[in-house]
Amino acid sequence: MRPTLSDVAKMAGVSVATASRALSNPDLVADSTRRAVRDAAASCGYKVNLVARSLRIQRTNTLLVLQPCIDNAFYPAVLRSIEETSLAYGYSVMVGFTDKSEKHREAYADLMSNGRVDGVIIIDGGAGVDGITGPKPEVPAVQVLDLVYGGAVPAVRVDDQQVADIAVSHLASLGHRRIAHISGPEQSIPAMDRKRGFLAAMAKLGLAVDDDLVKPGNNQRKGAAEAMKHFLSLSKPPTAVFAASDCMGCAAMDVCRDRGISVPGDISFVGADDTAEGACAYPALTTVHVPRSAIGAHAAEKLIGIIRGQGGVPHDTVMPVELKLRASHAPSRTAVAA
Amino acid sequence: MRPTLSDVAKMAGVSVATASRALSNPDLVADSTRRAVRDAAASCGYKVNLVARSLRIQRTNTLLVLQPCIDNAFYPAVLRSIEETSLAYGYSVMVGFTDKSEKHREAYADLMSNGRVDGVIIIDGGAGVDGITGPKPEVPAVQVLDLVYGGAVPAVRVDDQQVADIAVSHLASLGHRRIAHISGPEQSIPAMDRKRGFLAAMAKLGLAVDDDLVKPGNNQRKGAAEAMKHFLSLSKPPTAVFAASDCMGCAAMDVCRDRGISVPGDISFVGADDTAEGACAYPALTTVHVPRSAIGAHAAEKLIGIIRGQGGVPHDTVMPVELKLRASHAPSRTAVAA
DNA sequence: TTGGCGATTTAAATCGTTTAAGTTGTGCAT
DNA sequence: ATGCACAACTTAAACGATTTAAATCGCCAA
Repeated sequence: MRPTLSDVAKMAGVSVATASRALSNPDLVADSTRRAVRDAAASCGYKVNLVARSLRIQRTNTLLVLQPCIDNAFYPAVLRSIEETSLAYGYSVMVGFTDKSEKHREAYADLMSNGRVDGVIIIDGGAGVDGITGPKPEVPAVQVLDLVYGGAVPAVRVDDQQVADIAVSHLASLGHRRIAHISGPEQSIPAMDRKRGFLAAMAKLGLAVDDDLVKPGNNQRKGAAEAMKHFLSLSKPPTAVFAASDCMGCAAMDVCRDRGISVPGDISFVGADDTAEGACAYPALTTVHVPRSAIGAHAAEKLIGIIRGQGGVPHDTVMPVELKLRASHAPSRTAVAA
Repeated sequence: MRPTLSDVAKMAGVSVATASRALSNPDLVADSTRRAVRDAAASCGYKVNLVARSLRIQRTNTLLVLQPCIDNAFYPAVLRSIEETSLAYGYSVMVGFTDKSEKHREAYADLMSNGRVDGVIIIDGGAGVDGITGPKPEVPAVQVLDLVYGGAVPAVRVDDQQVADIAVSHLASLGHRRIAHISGPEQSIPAMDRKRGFLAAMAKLGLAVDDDLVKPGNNQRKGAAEAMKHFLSLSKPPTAVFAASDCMGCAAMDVCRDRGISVPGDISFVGADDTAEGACAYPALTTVHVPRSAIGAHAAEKLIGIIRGQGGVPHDTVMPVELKLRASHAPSRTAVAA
């Protein structure tokens, strides 16, 4: 059997209370005692039992991260930085992927409400997290990017309308007037914000948007390819496309390549999110960078701040996004001609 | 305060022991009692405290997954299927990324040895996991793919020499005789096995391999690009390349594209792992598929089997790999000429 | 000598479960 | 009647830590 605190205490000839203090609150015991206890602990290889400690102090120092999946290129960087930040603050992280089944969600609901985690970070793509937390979560929570709870739960996010605005403005500044949009899933709040932002930006710039220029790609290569094919079948195809994600942007560019349409010679592309595939694509996809690492770090810090009851934690954190220029955009030919 | 079992017991007019049984061991109590307890629990919103339970039963139903990172396209699918399988067996999963710092490793060593997790799955790219577990881990462990402990710890893996053999044999069957290899990191056991496998396969087929045809790419785009440039600078460049990972294969193909060299017209490529980028690349990269999901699932099942002390858990599980034909290979021109 | 103060240490309660062992009550065979 | 088996429940002891409140000790002043 692994040694317990009481074993250590016995070895050191003190009470468990003193042993406990010697190890975790050293200033409260005399020098000689502290040394004796530490020696005893070391010599028998004592390790504190974290479960017992958690039960007593009513904290687990564990966070739960709920996200739809990890396969999507967007999530890994967020998770990574959550993990890194959490660890720096002394928290470990559990992960739950929620897109698979109702059963998954219930299981994680249990973890949350049954005291196994101190807080939860919800990056859940709207996949019915209500079942998990209810609008008023039972543990401290922070929602990230996909604000399924509106303003009810503290959030870390970006301004998705701004994402679209940046993309459209950039294309417009290159002279493009006929700009299409491949949008994300209907249920996704960010996707719909980007769509709204696209429409607003176009309107602001006085550019026409007919229905044929906005097609859903559902955040998947296939959907995006179909949308792109639709655009290319138009009598007056767009000269530029804003895709709501890099994944869709790449798939759309591939359609052009297959048809011998030059990017950016014949048509320009701007994606969003700035995931790896865009950087490796040919041509490299110009995109609107979403700071995934910083978002993860902020989310973790915010959650921990809330757990620790620190004041001054902002309720809503909006992270900056920025245009990342690469090779998939060029001035509009019609603009050059004009 | 959240209600405890003792509250429920009081409400139902029974002892805590009976309340406990009514909820988690229903056959041991009378129908009427069971109903009373359940009603009481429901009416006050009782949720079992998992930490207390864990302390008592000396199990946490939590697994720890240690992997270098999550950014690398290889890992997400493995983690995902570990999570899915674990959940199906009633376990939740904690993740630890170990490539960042010594501090991370120590923190996870604590989790393991301090009773917070029941077992650990080590997918750690050789990044000095010894510090974490020691050759004899303190908790049940399974190592995956990167067998840092040799045969000392149960493993789920693929035959990496076979991976290389499949790739080389395929290229050779297309008539290629001058085949180059872009290898992974020196410290990576799978990478070195693939390199060994490459050399063995070439030897077996009676094909010459001079030093100029094996260059390290370090599993990164940049390194692979450099290796490829080296190959192309040779007086007699290879007609085919086996890259130890899809990532490197794609980067190498990109070098060819930049130089106007046709793939697979002028040169064929085979990658390994079968990650998303290879499928999206142009041309789509032929590769040796490594069943990441199945590996994750097996690893989780094996670990859980060990934890539960089930007999008949195989010590070493070798998962099958297979060639995935796509568009980056073609018959060798010299072969066609011959 | 007595009292009091500070610095250490200890005993015991607590966290919320599970479970081994013991109690009670009922029916049935003897 | 007595004893036994069995079901249903209760009591009480874990699990392994932290922490409150009380005890001890040494030391010094009055």
